[in-house]
Amino acid sequence: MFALIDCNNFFVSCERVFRPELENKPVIVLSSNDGCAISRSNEAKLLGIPMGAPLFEIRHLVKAYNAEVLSCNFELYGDISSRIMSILQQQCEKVEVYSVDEAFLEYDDSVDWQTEGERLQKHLMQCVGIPISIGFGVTKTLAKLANLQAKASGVVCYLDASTKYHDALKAITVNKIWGIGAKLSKSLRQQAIYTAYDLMTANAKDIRKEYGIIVERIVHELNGQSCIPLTLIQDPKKSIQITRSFATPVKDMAILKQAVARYGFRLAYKLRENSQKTQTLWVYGRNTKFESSNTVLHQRTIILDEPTNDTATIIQHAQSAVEDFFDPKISYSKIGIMALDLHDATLPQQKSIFTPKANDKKDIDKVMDDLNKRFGLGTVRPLSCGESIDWMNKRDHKTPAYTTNWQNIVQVKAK
DNA sequence: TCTGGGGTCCTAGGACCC
DNA sequence: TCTGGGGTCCTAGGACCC
Repeated sequence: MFALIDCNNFFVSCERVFRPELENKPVIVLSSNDGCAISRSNEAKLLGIPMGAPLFEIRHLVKAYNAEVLSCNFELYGDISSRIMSILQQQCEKVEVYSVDEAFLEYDDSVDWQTEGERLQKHLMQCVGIPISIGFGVTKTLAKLANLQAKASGVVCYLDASTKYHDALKAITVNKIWGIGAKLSKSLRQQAIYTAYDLMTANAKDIRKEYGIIVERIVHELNGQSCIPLTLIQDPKKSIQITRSFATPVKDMAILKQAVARYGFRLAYKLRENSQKTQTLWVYGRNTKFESSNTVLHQRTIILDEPTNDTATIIQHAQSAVEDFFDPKISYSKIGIMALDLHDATLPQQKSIFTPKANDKKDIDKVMDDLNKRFGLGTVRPLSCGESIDWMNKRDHKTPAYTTNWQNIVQVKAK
């Protein structure tokens, strides 16, 4: 038996932990650059603010109902998330961290799901103050659907393929199923498959022929036959990217180079964090995708002689890629850098015979990482990253990093 | 005026091998 | 008119997830 734990309105709930006065108020958290609503309190959902709505389209609602608008604070959400996951790992032997706000747990069939679910809800609320929904099911896919019901009803739910639950499955539209997105649900509807029950009772072989192995697996999962096991050990990442939109489009190469240096700096740090090195860099810049005519994507792929996670090397390659593709006629609204072809940095590495002997500066990154871990990322950084960050992101409503920065720590006064 | 960021997996087709 | 059989690896693109 699987359980899916999902934090309710996660980013908003994180903010509410430190701002209890936001309870019962409409609250939204915005994406980077204060662009779109990416987390909404129940009150905000009731106002009709859709997921991903651009702020400028919902301003009238925000104003009319005095909704609280917050910039995203991933430092905070990441920290709360890791607290939640480690608490879950104390409570259950088999935990798969599925996303920042979701985890799958695996249980013995003998466990009383209702008691266990309520216990976990209470425990997490007490430890971190985050409300969660829990769905149990005999497969991951069913646990996901049970979670959907749990969120709607406010109680812990359970699903399996027995007739007892057929009515519940008939009430779930096919697009709500984990792995069935917009395209597939449209296509399935054309085949008269409208609900989870319809897909469950469809012929798996025909589905395989028409839609491939992913949808076939979903059919089996809906029938209670587990095809997607719990992954206890996360595979190493296959790609890492850092990409941002600009607050206002950029036509200045110097600024683009500074931006890509920052992203390269963060990228190299992430690689070292994961004990990985990259041998292929992909650097791109593009104009806005909202002017349908003339969308431009400039890109360069750089294959390195040998894998690296060296900050200076990555920044140099990223900047020369930008110099190379830069076109002064283009207003760049977004640039990014991606590391592909990742290698395990702890393994011995084949050196290239064409690369000159590496100069002995490997300690610089280590010293920089140590300082940045202690005092915050960016405390020590390459000069190419620049000093001012004014031009980069709009974050007009940012909340403090309550749990990860000593300057922002919450003070409690006892009378 | 303004529209997020970071990932994964599968498939088809091409190029190549013996 | 007809042109083998069995593989691997790589890439681009599509679809999905949070």
